[in-house]
Amino acid sequence: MSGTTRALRSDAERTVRTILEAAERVLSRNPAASMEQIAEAAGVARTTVHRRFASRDALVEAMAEWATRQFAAAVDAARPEQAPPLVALYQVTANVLRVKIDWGFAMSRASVAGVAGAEVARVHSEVEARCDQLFRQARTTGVLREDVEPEWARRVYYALIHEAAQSRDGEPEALAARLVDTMLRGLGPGPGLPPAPTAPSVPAPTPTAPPAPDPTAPAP
Amino acid sequence: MSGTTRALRSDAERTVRTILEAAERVLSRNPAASMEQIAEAAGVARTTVHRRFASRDALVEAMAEWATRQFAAAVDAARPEQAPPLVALYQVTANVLRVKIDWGFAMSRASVAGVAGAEVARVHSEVEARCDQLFRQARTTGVLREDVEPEWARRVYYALIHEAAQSRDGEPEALAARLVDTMLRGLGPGPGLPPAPTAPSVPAPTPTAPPAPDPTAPAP
DNA sequence: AGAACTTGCAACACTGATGACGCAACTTCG
DNA sequence: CGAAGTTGCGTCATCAGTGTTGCAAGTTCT
Repeated sequence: MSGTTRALRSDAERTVRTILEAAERVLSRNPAASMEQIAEAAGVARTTVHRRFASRDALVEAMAEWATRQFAAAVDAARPEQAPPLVALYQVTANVLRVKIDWGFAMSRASVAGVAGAEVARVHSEVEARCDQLFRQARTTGVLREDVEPEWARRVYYALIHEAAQSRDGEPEALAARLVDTMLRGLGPGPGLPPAPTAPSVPAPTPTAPPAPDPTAPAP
Repeated sequence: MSGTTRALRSDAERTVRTILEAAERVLSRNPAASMEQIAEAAGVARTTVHRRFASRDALVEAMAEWATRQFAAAVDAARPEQAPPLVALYQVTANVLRVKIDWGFAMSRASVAGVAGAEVARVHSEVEARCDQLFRQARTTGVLREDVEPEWARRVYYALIHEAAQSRDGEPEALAARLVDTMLRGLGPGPGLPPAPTAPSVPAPTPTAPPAPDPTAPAP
């Protein structure tokens, strides 16, 4: 890519960082925001943004790359393969939340196929693999049930992380605790009450979907 | 709004419907798609789209309204307040999934504050209220634990619905069953193994967040 | 069949966003 | 201090998407 560009001067570096942060702030509220708005939020002229990032896409790419690096670092720092699964799960969650709270937009862009650059995609799929690995180990350790598809487990995990990051009510550690607790124990009561039937003995859930309403009806 | 417009002719009505469906298909893949692309997907001239929908926003609004009507119908058809909470939960989930699978984009737009029209917003917050009511009842019935914040419970529920709709692997009933099961029991083992500690006895989860990487680094 | 309606096509106007320049003033760094 | 680098500002060029209009050809409905 931008292979051999001489290192930026310190002030320019600061500007780049400021722009990235502003872009995250603005785009997470309105993904269709203009460069102008981003520049304004960064306290910088619009032309400066264009000077640092060749195009809008380049900016988003840079955000994704920046966020991805933090993401990878967050996972690494938790050393998921060194600790027992349950602990690892908790640590990784807390660390990732810390990043995702501040870089939600950039990270979501990074995981959308086709938008991400090769490096970004690589890191994400690598983390995904480590996640699966962690889940497999959690399974053999008995932390995770054996009858759940890994695919679904990861989906649920990612979804909960997304939600927890959105909510922002509390410290990452607290959010992580609640998240892991919810994921493993669910929201139902522990042992003692009738567990939710997997295939509920309900009168074959009537395909209760009503006849399609009329799209042109003037709304009752 | 468009108060007194004479009913459309049958072919026009069909066109409107076709456009709405095409728009959902296209926009769910690429929210920034142009009217042109939507028209093409609908097998219709671009001008026709503009004839039926005054502006892009109007089109999205119409999609939201259309989806919202199906959404409300789906909830109603499940009669959540007539059945025992667990059954109701399952029924509602299955019905809503059926709609959300086909109208994911429109529904997500509908729940974004500010974008939705008054009627759409009203219906959604009404459904939200019924959801909370259902959860409250589930709580007193012992289907839901008492120590979870209702806010978090609803967030988790919505997030799981979103994921289940995304995955699309299976019939709505099967997805609903898995979803409800996951939400209530979690992914951890049932009674028998050490339940996940709410506050894990871990060496105070080191703020393992590493030093911020250099955004301008040429990527190792 | 005939009136009323709908659609495709082609053309046009308009707007907002994007991206590129050059220059003067300022900051960093050796 | 002085060279090199950086930023703000004004300016210009371009372009894609949006939204309109008029008309001929086709469809629906009575």
